[in-house]
Amino acid sequence: MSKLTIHDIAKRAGVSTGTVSRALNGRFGVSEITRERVLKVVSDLGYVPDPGARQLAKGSRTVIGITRFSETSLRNPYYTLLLDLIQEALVGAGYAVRILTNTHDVTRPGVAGVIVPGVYLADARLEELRIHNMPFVVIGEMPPEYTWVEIDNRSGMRQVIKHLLELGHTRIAHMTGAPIGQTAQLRLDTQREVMQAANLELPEELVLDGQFTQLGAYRAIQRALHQKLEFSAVACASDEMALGVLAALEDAGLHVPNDISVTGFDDLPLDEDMKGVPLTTVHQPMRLIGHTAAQLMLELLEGTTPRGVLLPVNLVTRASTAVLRQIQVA
Amino acid sequence: MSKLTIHDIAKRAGVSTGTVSRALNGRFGVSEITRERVLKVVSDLGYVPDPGARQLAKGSRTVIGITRFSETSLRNPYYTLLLDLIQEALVGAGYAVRILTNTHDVTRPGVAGVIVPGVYLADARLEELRIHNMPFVVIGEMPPEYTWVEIDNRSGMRQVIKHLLELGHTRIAHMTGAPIGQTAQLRLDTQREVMQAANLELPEELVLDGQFTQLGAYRAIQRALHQKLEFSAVACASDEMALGVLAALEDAGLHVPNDISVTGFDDLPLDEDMKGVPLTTVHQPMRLIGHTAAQLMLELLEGTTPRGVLLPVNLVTRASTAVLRQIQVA
DNA sequence: TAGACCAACGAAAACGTTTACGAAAAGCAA
DNA sequence: TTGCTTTTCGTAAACGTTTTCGTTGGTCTA
Repeated sequence: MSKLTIHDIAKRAGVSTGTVSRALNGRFGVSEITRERVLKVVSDLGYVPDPGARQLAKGSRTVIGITRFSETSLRNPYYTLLLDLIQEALVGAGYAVRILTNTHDVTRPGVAGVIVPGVYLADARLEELRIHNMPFVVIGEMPPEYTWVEIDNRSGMRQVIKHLLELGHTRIAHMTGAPIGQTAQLRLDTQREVMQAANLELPEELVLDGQFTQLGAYRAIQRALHQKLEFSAVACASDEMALGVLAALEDAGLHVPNDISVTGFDDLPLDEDMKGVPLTTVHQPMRLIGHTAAQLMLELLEGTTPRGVLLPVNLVTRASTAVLRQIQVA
Repeated sequence: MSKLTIHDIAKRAGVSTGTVSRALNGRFGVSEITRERVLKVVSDLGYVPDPGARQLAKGSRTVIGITRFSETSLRNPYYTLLLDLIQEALVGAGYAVRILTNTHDVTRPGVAGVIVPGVYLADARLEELRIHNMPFVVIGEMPPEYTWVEIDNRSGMRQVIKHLLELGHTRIAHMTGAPIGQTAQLRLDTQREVMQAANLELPEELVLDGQFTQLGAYRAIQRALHQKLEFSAVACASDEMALGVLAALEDAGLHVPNDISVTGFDDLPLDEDMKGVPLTTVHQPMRLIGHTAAQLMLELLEGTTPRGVLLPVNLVTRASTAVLRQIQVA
């Protein structure tokens, strides 16, 4: 069995290769009925177009950049996982991918578009991309007038806090990082709002700076315990920080969830041997985020108008949260 | 100026396109003299072959996998940076790259070879690759009979310890991670050897387990200080752990390098705003490592016999190490 | 010196798509 | 029906390499 080509599909579907190509790429000039017939054959035979040939025929090959401008991004597993997944989607669609490590890279020959995980996104970067007239899609921020994909932070954090409130917690610390970005701000604000709606408040001293790292969160908890702050739960703006919190509480002789409940955000994968207390957290559809970003990039290259996509998110309840005990230890 | 093609080179060099191709790919059938002439023209004009066309002409496209089997690898900046660089080299050479996230992935159609950063490499993985008869190159381990690239760990650590000895330090802690791999073991052993050669010893309690993470190292130092262990310097087996050490010492009110000297290993890039005390560390030629791995992979695909490459490494002296003060604080 | 061999090179046919271009078919107004 | 526009589709020419297959000219052997 030699390689399946577009000619095989064409013959089998009783059309020409041109038509198959148009059907596959969603181009105009093919009736809905034949398009479906062609796609049926394609999926039946499991045909997948050859990326090399595609690139070649498309003329100057389109390489899509993914940014890793910040060195800090090397240390952020969320960011790294996302990059891997975006790449998976892009390569699967027959595009070449290049990881951009400085702003200057965007002007490299062949780079047709850039995907920017917005985690460390300064506005200046966007501006630079704009003046280079380079199409880009942002992940994790929602810059108006541009193309972006983001998860529903409000919904996610709302589910977390409601869950903790239902368990009886009233003093809930919030672990975040400074300088606080749009995403982190949303998560913090949402906690405030939900608590206020329940006639509770989030005292300023319970907003902790964990720098979005395990170590940062660990130190923040140590400081908080040292200051004898009172809280029975910690809502973290990322899983990484939650891991740091878990470690700090363990070192302080506190039991999770009996003494203190902890929640994460992201639901990142962990190796078996790294798992301590299973984390109650907000599950992000990482693969979907990556693929959506890739999809939006392709749309943008087609010349469609920019749009934003908000993805849903859901709470996963595990063993790190429990009903508030009346006798408080912290 | 339209795109520079192989035809332009051929015309300019007064040969045929076939000859140019042969010259570029190191194939037989072209004399040394014309090869050089062609390559001269190539570099003069700055010609770079089109990856798409290359893939297409080569027939079934070859995709090379890079493993990220371990979730922990998402959290290791050394590993992540390496992946980016290998990719850079591979894509530049016209190969498609796919990130493999589980062992099963190696059997995916199209995967012609696998590059395995050995950081978390269990022997079982290698065995699996071997039985699949899949060519692979390992980075950071030196499995005999296979193809690998590794840096000279002995030389690196020797330079570190000699530097610390010259500064007058005699009680030098070693920060490593458990379970200890080949690379980490080499670094630890070398410290022992160099110290023994100077009639000093490395007490067992000064071998600290920092799990190769910032947080792990931070906790290890806290424990060590709590146990009132005496040491005037800490030699870390990675920059990440050195960062954790720096943080822990700072939190304990100790000054680096006045009170305690700290060294790293890797020389990873840091964002400006993350920089605390500039780290004395062993510089690894990351880009060279990545490119060498890619090169070895290509050789392997050509069918040459496996070989290992050991890359040199050098100490970079910065502000985190200083002469031992007579009045010891720790 | 003839014959055989071999190295060096050129010509041209792939490789699997996309896309201009044009032809046919279909829709529509009169 | 006729003529015109629009949609749908087939044909074939790119895209930039690699590689097979000849041809040429030189070197070696006898």
